[in-house]
Amino acid sequence: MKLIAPRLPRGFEDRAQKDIAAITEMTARIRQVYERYGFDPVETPFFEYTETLGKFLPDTDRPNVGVFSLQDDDEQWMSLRYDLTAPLARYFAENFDRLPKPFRSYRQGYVFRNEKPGPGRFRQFMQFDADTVGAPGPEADAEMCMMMADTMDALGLEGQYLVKVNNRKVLDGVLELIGLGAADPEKSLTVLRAIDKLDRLGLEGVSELLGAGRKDESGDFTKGAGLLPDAIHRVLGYVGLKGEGESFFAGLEALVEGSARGLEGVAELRAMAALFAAAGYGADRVRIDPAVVRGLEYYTGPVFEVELTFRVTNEKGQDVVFGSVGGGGRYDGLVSRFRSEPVPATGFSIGVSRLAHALKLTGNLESADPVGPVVVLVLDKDQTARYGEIVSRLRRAGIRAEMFMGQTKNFGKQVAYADKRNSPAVIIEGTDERARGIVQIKDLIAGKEAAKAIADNAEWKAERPGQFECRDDEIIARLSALPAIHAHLQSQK
RNA sequence: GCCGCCUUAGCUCAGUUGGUUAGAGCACUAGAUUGUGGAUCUAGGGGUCCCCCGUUCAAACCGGGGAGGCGGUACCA
Repeated sequence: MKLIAPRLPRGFEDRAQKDIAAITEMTARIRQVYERYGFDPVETPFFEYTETLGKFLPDTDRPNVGVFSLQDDDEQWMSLRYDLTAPLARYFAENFDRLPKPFRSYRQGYVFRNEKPGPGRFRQFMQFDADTVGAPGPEADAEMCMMMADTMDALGLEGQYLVKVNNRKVLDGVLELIGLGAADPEKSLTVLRAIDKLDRLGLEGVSELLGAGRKDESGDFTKGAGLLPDAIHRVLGYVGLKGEGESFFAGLEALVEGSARGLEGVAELRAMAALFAAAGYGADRVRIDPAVVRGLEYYTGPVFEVELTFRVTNEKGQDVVFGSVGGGGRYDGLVSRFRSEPVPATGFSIGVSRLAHALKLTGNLESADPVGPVVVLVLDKDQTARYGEIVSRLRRAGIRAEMFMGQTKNFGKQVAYADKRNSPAVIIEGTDERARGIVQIKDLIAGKEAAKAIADNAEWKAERPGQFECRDDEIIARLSALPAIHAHLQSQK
């Protein structure tokens, strides 16, 4: 029979105990922040009808290649969700009559994208979103930005991130003034993409992309937008605008003077900035940045993203381009696919998997090995009922415990198993002990410590470091007194 | 999609101008010790040298094609 190579599909990850513990811890902290802000949980399924996600290819009845899709038994196209926003829009529209408006909710879960994976980019990854549906004002947008900042703080990243805020209307205004926008959607997209790359390419790179095009280090040539020098100059002036306060906004206004939409965007940014300042969120945490574009489709007003300000290096020591770990914005049009009345909405998403990947690479996600169960050794195969009784007693007392169930009768192998599980202790009851009404408790942690002084194996065995005996009715009390078990019992309360 | 680097044991990697039976460290298994983890010592298992085609008396090594991995770039709801 031909064996099958066990292999993980690319872009997917297995998660073992430590990874799961880290993700659990991260999501608990995120959840705490969102709940403090007054958001409630909602969960939707992995699958939606493809039309719900709006991901059919234009002019065909096939779903977009970027989504994992299948047809169910009545030939309807279904897709794995590729974000948590489209499902929320469906949920809100479907339950419109009974939901409070504004509707403030959060959701956490895996999403799927059928794309080429990269560093920190997976085909299945976790997002943690919060959205406010039915609140039109900049207060809701500003709240999202501040909550993002608080979330990063809660994850222990104070001073190591920046929430950057912009407004699509301002971008639209700039495009309008160089004669693009609705007049030439294709070229407008190219310009927006170029702006989005300011971080990586700097002003010169962006300038090339706005003009003829750019050849990058890897030898790939990207065709530019073909703007005239005058227009390039104007866009660069906009993109390079920095600072804060009145002079900054006045500068922005001057740049979009003549575009009503642009000015509206600046006014919204002003309002948000005032809210940040009043709430005590300085430019070291939340900052207006004209180069923020975010995805190209559904955002209609404020957009924001959070990025890490420290360097990330992978296992091979290569510097890795990491990009943002979260983002969002206002999407007033998304619910209107389901309902005719206008429904304003704003929200953001934290890329939990991406963030976890970055933190893992930088060593910020390290945690101690979790403490394993107490292992009751099986010395006499005909006494498993007796050993099982001890295990049950430990479990009732809240102590993680198990009977050894492997194939070996070898005593040493059983202890080695417990050691590998990082068990705090094993319980030993052989014929002698049973006759005397006692058991041996071997404290593996203390034993490990004591063993450092012993080099000789014979001595090590004779010494039995960490081992003591106790009466059967003292087992719980003696085990509970061991530091590792004591700590675990405390944490359960 | 495009560009670069990479692919030999479970992992990290050596491998002489192309020359017999392809190696090391770690890990794993067993024994020294049939009732005691670690350390030490001894032994052992484990390989389609990524795949296919070609050159050659002879290919892990040379040539061509392909696949996979990593990174960059493009795209990204």
